[in-house]
Amino acid sequence: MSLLDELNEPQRQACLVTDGPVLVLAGAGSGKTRTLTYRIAHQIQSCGVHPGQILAFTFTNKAAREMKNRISALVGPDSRFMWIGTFHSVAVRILRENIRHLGYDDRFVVYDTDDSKALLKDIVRELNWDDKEWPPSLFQNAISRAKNRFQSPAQWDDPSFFGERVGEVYRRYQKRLKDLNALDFDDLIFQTVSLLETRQEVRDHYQRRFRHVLVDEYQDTNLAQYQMVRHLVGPEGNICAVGDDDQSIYGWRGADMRNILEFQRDFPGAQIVRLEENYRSTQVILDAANAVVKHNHERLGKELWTRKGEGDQIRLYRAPDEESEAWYAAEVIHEAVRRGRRLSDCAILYRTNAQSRAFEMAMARAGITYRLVGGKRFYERKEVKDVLAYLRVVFNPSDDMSLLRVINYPRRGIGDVAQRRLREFAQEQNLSLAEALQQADAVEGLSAQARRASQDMAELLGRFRGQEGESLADRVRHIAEASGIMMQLRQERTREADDRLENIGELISEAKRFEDEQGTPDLGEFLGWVSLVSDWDETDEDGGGVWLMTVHSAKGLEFPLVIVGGLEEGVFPHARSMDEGTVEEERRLMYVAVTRAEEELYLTNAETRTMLGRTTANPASRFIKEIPESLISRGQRLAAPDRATGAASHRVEGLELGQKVRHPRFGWGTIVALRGEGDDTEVTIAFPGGGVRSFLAKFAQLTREETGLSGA
DNA sequence: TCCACGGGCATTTTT
DNA sequence: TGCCCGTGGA
Repeated sequence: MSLLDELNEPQRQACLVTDGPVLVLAGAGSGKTRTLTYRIAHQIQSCGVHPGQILAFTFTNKAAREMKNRISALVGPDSRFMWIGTFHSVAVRILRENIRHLGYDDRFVVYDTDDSKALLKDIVRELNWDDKEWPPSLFQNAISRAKNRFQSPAQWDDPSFFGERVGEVYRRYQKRLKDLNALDFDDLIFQTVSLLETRQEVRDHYQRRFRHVLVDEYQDTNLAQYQMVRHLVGPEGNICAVGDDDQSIYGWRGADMRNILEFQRDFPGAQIVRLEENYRSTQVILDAANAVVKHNHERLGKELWTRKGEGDQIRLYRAPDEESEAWYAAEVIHEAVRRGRRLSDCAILYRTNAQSRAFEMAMARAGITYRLVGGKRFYERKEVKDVLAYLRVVFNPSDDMSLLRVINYPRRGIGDVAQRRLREFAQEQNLSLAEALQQADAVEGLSAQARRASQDMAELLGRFRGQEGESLADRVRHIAEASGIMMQLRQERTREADDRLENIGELISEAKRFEDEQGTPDLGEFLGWVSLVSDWDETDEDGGGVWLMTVHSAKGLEFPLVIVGGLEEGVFPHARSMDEGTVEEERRLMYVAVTRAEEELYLTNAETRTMLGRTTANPASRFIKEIPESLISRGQRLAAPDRATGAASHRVEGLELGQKVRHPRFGWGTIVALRGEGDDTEVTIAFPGGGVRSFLAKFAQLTREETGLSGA
């Protein structure tokens, strides 16, 4: 009858404690999101809480969207009054309304890591330091860490040689950001905290408004985020933090486990609820996970269990080298598919991205489609950033960095010298670069050509600015066209340029989608949204194929069959963690890896592995030894692949270069390379779509053109 | 303005 | 070993 009847006892408990602080320790697969959404729905439906009084933080947009959808399914359209978002998006929202108190203009733009690196580089050059010796990334890390600790340039106090220099750059960097009217990711949190700390009326306003604050993935919060939460939680102390100390794997980027470990101290009277019943995995898998993580000392402690039953033993396979390890994975998947699993049920997880190569090759050879998670993100692609840079300048004329990015892209005759003059002029006159362009006539030392080009550019920007009434998608399209970016790419006539054009098209569609969904053509809102969104959030479930990703990327996901590769000392746990004394975090990572599996778990490693050009022999990972023997069975190489598929070696005969063949999945293509003999023949095929793939011929089930028979 | 070469570097990633 | 970035030459 009641919503809460659908929950188990601890889950219900987590929903019923609605006054005062609660910490929900939600083990992997324990129905965390379900509990959170039901808690909110319950408060709205039965406790007289208005949706507008609810503020919920997540770490990713994906999580925010999911939570929103699930709650709106339970409580209906009123859910739109809730604030559910990432720390960063909530911060942007608060700052847009209040940032003037801090001396910024409310049309600020958000700089991503690349933008901020470019700015730092500019500063290092301005100081005439050698940027080999003083790489921008070094400052970027130091500054980010300072901001995460909530340390301003004024509070920076490190008298060491290195520290002094960081302090110098940090001061200049903040000054420049403010002049540019830009905030970097860390600033979003940092400035929000400053605002809430110094402006009591602002703090009171939000505290009165949000009577109930929820934080998901609490173990991943850093100090600045913790302070942001603290300031937003009102005197009633209605905070519900949900997290799992055993899944804290982002310590290296500032996440501070102390936030979760010391929750009861920070929020006196806090109740702790443990969700230990797991709805995902078999008991064998959970026993392994429990056994591993038990070796950690820094934890609150909990033990997962399930009603699902024992399940199969975990398979362990030690390969001679990483190629055989990958090949074993291909065999496992091949065999699983024969048993009826879909490729998308299977995931291969590894510690470092470098390990993906061997797996990719093996999948390609076995003709298994796969999708690689990670890599360059949509909004970080050059062409997308180029168009966005125009948009940013249009929105925020102070954004010199974005203007510098596009001032000569496409080329329009404002060379190095002219740029330098313009910048000097802007600095002397205390103008933005955009204003300097407009006043090019007054700039000394500009060639007639540069002068004209500058005025043209200023005029172009002015025209872009004058299109406020139009739809967002039209504005984006117009800017991409009129800037000459599209033209430039069209002229290149290469595959790559076509891809880039397509990406710009995608950006335009994205603008349209944004306008439709958000109901506003506001450029600032769009830019704010774009800078806080990654496209991994948008990954659609199309295509199918085995998942290849790092354990970090796999957090929050689940798969019926999981293969964890590279379980060797030095790889997983990573050598670096041993030096730095962070093996406990590696162990939590192992815990995350293991608990991704629903039914089948394979652990693999290699006796020797070639890394960074050196072949090393690594002993098996300590994490394997931490799993009780009784849960493990040694993996065997499965039947030789050719027998498994029934393909006979003579079928490979008759392949030749230039021949047209048909692949069951990729269609017709042309053989462009043949390597090896007999069972080992590897055939490389170019497909008209542009893809070039290699397969082991005996696996590939190729059909020849002339006969149409299953040959090859 | 583009390409080619070489040096340096090499966990994990979201916002 | 492979990739990315920056530089320098044509």
